[in-house]
Amino acid sequence: MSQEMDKIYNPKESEEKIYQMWEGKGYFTPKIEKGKKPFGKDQGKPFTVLLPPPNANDPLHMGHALFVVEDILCRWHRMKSEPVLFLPGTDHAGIETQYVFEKRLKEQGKSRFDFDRDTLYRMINDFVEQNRGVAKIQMKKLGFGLDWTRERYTLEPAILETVFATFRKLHEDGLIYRNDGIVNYCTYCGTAFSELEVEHIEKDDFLYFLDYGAISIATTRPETIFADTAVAVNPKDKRYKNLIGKTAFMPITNKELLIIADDLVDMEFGAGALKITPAHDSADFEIGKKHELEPVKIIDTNGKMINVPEKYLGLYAKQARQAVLGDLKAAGKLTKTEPLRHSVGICYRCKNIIEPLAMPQWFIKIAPLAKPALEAVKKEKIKIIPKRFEKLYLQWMENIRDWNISRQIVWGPRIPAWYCLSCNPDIVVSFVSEKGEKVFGKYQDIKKQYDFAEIKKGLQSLTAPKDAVFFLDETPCEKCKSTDILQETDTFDTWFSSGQWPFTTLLASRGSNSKFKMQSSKLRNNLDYTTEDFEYFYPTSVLDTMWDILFFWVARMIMLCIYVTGKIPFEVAHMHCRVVDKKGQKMSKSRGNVINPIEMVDKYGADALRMALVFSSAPGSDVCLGEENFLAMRKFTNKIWNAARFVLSAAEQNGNHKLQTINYKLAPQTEADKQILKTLDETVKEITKDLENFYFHEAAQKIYHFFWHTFCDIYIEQAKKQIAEGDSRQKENTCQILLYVLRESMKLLHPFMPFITEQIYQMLPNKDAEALIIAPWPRV
RNA sequence: GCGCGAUUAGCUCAGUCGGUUAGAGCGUACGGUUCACAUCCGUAAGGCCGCAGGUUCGAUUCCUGCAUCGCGCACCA
Repeated sequence: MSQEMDKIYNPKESEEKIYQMWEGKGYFTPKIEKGKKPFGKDQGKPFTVLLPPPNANDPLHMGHALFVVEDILCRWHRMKSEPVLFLPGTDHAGIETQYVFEKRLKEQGKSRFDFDRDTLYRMINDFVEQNRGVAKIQMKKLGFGLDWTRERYTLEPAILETVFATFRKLHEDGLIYRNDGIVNYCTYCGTAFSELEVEHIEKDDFLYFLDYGAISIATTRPETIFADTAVAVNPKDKRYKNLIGKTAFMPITNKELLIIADDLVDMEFGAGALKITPAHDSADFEIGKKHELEPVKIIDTNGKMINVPEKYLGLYAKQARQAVLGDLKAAGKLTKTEPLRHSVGICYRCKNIIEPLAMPQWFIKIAPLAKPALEAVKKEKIKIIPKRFEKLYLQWMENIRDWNISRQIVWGPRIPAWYCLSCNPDIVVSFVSEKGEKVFGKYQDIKKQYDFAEIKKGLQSLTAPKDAVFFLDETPCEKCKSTDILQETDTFDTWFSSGQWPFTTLLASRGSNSKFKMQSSKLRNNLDYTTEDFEYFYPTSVLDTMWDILFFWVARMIMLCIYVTGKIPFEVAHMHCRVVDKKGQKMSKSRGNVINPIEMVDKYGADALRMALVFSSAPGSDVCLGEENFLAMRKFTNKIWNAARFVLSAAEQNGNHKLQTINYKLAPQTEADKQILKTLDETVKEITKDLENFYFHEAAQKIYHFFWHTFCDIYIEQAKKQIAEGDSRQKENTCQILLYVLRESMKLLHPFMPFITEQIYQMLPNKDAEALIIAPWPRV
């Protein structure tokens, strides 16, 4: 045996073969024994983990490699002979993917507006399909023990059916509404966002004081004066008390504006008087609503000026600001300019400034969903680790706001709502005509020129008024029987579907209705919520992810899963650390400090990569990684390999033929014998406890230290003497202890470094299972 | 503005009920081995555990304040 072992461990040669062996033998696919209750006596409760689905269009980055935490848990539980399901999948990642794709379009000198939505959707789909397999191969390379027979994708019909059914249920429960408020719109990404996708940054700007006739106001956005519908002061403000109800005049246009009073106005700030621009500011919108002011829109979804004096028409808001300022100055209406540092909202994706726009969006009334989700964590039905994230979660949940789930992009499941054009003639459509022109306008204005079929075929988007009547089925209009109906063009926020991942995946095993099509179809009314997988594996055991998506994903999952299934989605939410570079900086392409996990696997082996990741990473913090970390762990793999090489050759030379039994009774003879067995027992105890407590880094460090310094440096050195100097009984006994400690060490190490440990285990004469992956976890 | 973290060796980080001599990886210096180990082993240097108070027999650990950095939340035009 030892003659076959090279002096150095070569991961490349063994890793792929071993993975194929595991997968081929079905170790990743748990057995559900029919007739036995999952919690029954004969079978332990299954251990279930869902892999947070990576973006389907993207290769893995170092962050994904940290899912090794889940693999460690799964492998450990599998060795404790529990049925284990570790379920893989990928996410269509709506805005992220479309953003990447649009960049490619731009490189070709094109934009999304050159295509009708069906064509664009197909193009993105093709792009994603080309890349979708990459992540799968990579996850196998990392050694993740995933059940590939249950692989899922957020856009597969069996998943979408359930997602749409949830939407229908929400609607039936009165929890879906279309708003008429201000939404966070990114004119660069071309879509509205929920408040979570808005980041706030401090920005140095100017506060401009403008002469409004009877009163002077202060604003940072002079270009929006044309959208003013009033001027507001605080009712308690003595300076302006006598002006309330009087008239102010908008500079440049001289439009009359009523001076109103509202508590929201801060007397201390600026001039203590505020111009009210309901269509382009959320606070103004609220004030406007109270005072029944009709919003005037002057910025469109491209960020360009509309409904303004001709000279500003079509300018971007930023350009318009300079132009308007110049004219205000010339007219003597700009009385003062002060520097101002304030916070502005920017798009988390493209970092451009968010434009608050008044436009209808689909919202979920979230309070009824948040309440049980809050309780679940408060009552510790769900534990969030580390604990401090629990505080964050509770804080956010207690102040949660309704969730905008509609996005004006094509890449994603289209919201299953249909409008009758005859009943909603005010619907605005934009489409590409058969001649290839881009047409935009109210349906009632353009229907004479273009017939319905042409509009439907070239449709890019539609904007329905807030109160538009819609149906949840693609059927002729219930009212007027018209067949001129169009589906909503908004798509779901990606998190709306990934927020349902724990049950959509487990329900998907029922298959899907063959008539079901992805983009437009009826919802199935009576979905089967009783699949074997769902009954057996739900709720799942542990969810592990990075803390940056605690609200985006974890919180939404808890809410949606409890709402739909009545049960919590997982018992533990574990937040793993963030991978940063050697200097503590976030890894990003633009910084050029990205370490590709697959390159590291090729260079140092998957085991070294995995061990390096968990070795120095406390949960919820940052782990700084440089190549030296992987190098250090490759040295460790080599150490393991050579220790095994020594033990096996020593055993062989000292009566291997006698060592075939696994039941050899260990009889420690020397002090060293006693010590190593005692320390092994202690290590087993500690590591088991660490794993129970999610102290992965502690466990990793302990097994590292035990193997290298206690076993190799001390015991093996001692064993050499015992073999050289002892009698035949001691020789044999020493070899037995060496083999035993090696075997148990391989077990302890296996969750962390699965490949090399399995490889060595297969060579052992004292195996106690056909493969290490299913060998019994050491007990004390 | 409110809240949450962090501050420990030259660097990057651990340190789970308060308890003897505060640890690891990498780096540095010296010695050894080359018949398990593209290496490995041994030894060493290096720490006011951010600062100031408090509780305690005893504080890196618990409490208060401060400083610096990071993050989350927040409609100040």
